[in-house]
Amino acid sequence: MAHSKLSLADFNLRPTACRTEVLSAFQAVDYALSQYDIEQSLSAQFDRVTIYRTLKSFLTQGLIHKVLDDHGSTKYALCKELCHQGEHVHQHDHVHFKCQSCGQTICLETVIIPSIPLPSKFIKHESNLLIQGICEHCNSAT
Amino acid sequence: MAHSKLSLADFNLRPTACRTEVLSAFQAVDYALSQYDIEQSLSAQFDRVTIYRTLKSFLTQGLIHKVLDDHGSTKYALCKELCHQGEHVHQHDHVHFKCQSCGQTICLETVIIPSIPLPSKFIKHESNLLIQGICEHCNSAT
DNA sequence: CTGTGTGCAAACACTTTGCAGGTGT
DNA sequence: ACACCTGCAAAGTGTTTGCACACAG
Repeated sequence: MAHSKLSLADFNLRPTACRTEVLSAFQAVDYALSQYDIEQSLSAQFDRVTIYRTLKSFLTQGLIHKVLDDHGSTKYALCKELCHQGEHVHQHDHVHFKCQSCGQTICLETVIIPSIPLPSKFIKHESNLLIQGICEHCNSAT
Repeated sequence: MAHSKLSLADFNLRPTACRTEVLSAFQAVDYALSQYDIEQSLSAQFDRVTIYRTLKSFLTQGLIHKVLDDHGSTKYALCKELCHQGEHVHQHDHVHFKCQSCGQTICLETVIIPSIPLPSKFIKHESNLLIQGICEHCNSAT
């Protein structure tokens, strides 16, 4: 699930060493990463704080989005092309699947959350569906 | 949305002052409460730690469940009768609605999460749908 | 050169743990 | 009487802030 030519410049982010590496880390995998995951996966050693700030600026610029995780640490994933279209249209109404075996959380881009009939007077802005279970890898492995 | 005659004894919990008050706090409202919410709503002053432990024992005994919230503090809500049926059947596949105006998170018991077709080899154990928007109160108020 | 990014130290918020004393059964 | 609850203090964990220096444009 490679992400094509995302460049920091396109998001008004100066291409520093840390940012480049963090972006690569996201592009290297197809699941959501926590601050800790990133800290581990970088070749160079960056300060914890710097990674936090990097994530924050990525968030602000719409390069990544927060992934709703099962009360664990906060995770982040790259936004897809869809998200960057339009002005303030930054939708993430897709499904996140957390594997209870390997702990990875992936975005199921292809699965769309069906429209749920809400009681009257409720207005929906955003919805997040977190499904927990066993992912395809772990299901095959065992 | 009153909760009928739930008693601590039924859940193998000694009826202490703190536990009684915390249970009442849950029964008094129809939305999910955080540790902080509870700390504020109690008439008597209990130690923060005691409330944490109270929540933990309530969780263990299946009196309450964690509510998936939008990356804020952890919230809890009373389990309904459904949850207590059966041996280890403790399902919470319902919808949580978080109001972005008042911040309250409520359980929409009546709304059922439709079955989502997952890619093959994925096994679903549990699902949580968090919908964010404006609740009926805030929608009426403004 | 100017503004932004980085590292370090410290502050912060939230939650858990250890221990002595108090309470329910 | 005994086990379990509670309060206080302290330790843990994850995240943010302040400040001086370093780097990109």
